[in-house]
Amino acid sequence: MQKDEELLIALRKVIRAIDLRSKQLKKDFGLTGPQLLVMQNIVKQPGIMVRQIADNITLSPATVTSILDRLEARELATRIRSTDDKRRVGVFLTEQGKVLLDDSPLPLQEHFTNRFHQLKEWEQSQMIATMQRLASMMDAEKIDASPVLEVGNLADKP
Amino acid sequence: MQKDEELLIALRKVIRAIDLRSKQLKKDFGLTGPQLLVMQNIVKQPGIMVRQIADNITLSPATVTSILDRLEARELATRIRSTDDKRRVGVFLTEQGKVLLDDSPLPLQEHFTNRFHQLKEWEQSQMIATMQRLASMMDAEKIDASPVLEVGNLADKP
DNA sequence: GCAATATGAATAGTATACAAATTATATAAA
DNA sequence: TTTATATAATTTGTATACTATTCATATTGC
Repeated sequence: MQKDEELLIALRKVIRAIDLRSKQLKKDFGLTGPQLLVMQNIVKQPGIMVRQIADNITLSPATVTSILDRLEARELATRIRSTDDKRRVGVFLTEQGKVLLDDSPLPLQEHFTNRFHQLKEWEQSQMIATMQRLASMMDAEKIDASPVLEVGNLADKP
Repeated sequence: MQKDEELLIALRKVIRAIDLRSKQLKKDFGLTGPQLLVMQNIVKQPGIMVRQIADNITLSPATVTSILDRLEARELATRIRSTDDKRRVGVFLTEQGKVLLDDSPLPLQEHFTNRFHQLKEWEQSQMIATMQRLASMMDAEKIDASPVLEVGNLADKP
């Protein structure tokens, strides 16, 4: 098997594990992983804007909007439009939301975090560094948005 | 910031990059990443069963079913129920499907694969090993399904 | 042989997640 | 001032992705 295929498979497993964890959270506790992340962001900075949340957890604003819809429907969060600049929407937790968040588990499986913390300091750092490197390698396409010559381009020139 | 938080954020970036790549694939080429993976699996083993595809790419059979629905609707793949055991469904590519797959790009951004291949051999291996380790650390919950004593348990004993 | 169980795939229902388009508002430019 | 552009959030439409359930078919036990 090719190396990049191996990498892709390992990545898919990790993604799946995170997703399964999210489903389990929902079952045991009533909030999915992304919902939990959003709420944690709100509590850290009450009145935070939608865009800011999206940036913080690497999601699009559209996705955050739909997550907030659900949180608001369950009265765990509220949206208050700014009177100063009416485009802006500040997000807050309700009392209920704060209570629920108080005994919230970790977004990642506790087993995992335990294991992770059992690793030696340098191993943890190295794991993070590898992930960050991977992320930046994958992200790079957006920065150097392929100013690559197509095969035909040269021939087209006079 | 805590280390596991850092890790989670890096992970989310990678997940997002993969998802964005999938969307771009769809736009440029007409197939999403998962659809491409499914088709690659079919061409490698014509008549493959749904379950097998799901296992190969780490998805649930339900998800593969819905991907196949789309591929079949576009006449890129066909399902043929086995006459021997009528529960089984074999999956094949149509001629159209084969043609399309022939000039299919890589599931991961070519930029990324180029960069990846530019890494030294040991760096590639090390990156894969780290991902696999992460995957197994996350997956572990399923195996050793928390036979952990709760705080209360000991006190409960006579 | 026939009931109980197991297996393979499909269906129903929910939640992410995105791009593209839309709405509303604010700021800059003419 | 009015037009153009930019920004913030939402809406629309599509595609994953899961669990739980259901349907059809096989296999096993009695």
